[in-house]
Amino acid sequence: MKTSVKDEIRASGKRMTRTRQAVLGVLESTKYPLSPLELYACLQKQNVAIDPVTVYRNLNALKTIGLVRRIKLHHDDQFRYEMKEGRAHHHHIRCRICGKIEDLLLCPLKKLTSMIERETRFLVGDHSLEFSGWCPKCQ
Amino acid sequence: MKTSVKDEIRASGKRMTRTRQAVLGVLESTKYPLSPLELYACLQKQNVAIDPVTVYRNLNALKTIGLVRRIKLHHDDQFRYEMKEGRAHHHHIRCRICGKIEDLLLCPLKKLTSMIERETRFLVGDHSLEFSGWCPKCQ
DNA sequence: TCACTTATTGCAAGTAGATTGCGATTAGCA
DNA sequence: TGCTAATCGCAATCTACTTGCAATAAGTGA
Ligand SMILES: [Mn+2]
Ligand SMILES: [Mn+2]
Ligand SMILES: [Zn+2]
Ligand SMILES: [Zn+2]
Repeated sequence: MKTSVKDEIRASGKRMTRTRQAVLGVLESTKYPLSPLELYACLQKQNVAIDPVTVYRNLNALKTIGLVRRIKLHHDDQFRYEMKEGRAHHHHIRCRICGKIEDLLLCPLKKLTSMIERETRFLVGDHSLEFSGWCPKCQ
Repeated sequence: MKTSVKDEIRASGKRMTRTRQAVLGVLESTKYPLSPLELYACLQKQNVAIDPVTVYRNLNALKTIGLVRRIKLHHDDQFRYEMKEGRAHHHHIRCRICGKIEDLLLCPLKKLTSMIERETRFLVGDHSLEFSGWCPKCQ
């Protein structure tokens, strides 16, 4: 785990516990957003003794600090979390069959945002964009 | 309620009951996507005797037939339903304070879709795009 | 019009994911 | 090493939604 991450946790008044370290370890080594229970399953495989509730609480804490991002994908009934660290704003595509999720390192919505603000008089905070379909294996 | 709607329901082997008619009535007269329980509240105001479960089941049935569309908005913990009838593919913006939802009658993603298919080798089925921010009243 | 078939309904119970209460544990610091 | 508050595990709770089942009623057609 990167030192900067540990520093940010300490700076926010939170503590670096074994379980929190394990949660961060999994998040950092996974290339797609994980649900709390998927993350819990990973930890069990690594023989990390942890309660599911603790996974939930840690993810919440890390989200509050701003170290992880929580997302909700269409046609997916769980929240998912991914590290913010080093990953720019991006979107996702998810396979309808096997559930595989991949990053889309692009965002076509800068211009559109100001157009929407003009037309709706809303002030836009953020957006979520996500594709679903069939991955190469499942086609 | 439009006759075409009734026809489609009958054509699918389903029946047009009082409750189903009431559910459709609310959906047709509401300009934003409703959650099952919001819809249930509307019906109670109209003194329609109905069980929440029946609202869920009707929305499911109408979705299966293809008369309504089910959507899930970011930062919103319920599904929402809107009539498909006469409404082209579009997206939404939602106020973070009051929850107001408005249609965005645009979609900038046609070109992007083929680009994504080339780059990821996924076959894209659909996408969801949604903005959140602050509505004029809540700014 | 009326009986028959089966879609639909209300009510109760059950799921799944996530949250909360609380007493026990432990990280970080003096 | 001892103190204190953050964190933990466990059980209970919550919310949105689904399912089982017996009662009801929409549509068909004799
Ligand atoms: Mn990602
Ligand atoms: Mn809409
Ligand atoms: Zn797949
Ligand atoms: Zn608002």
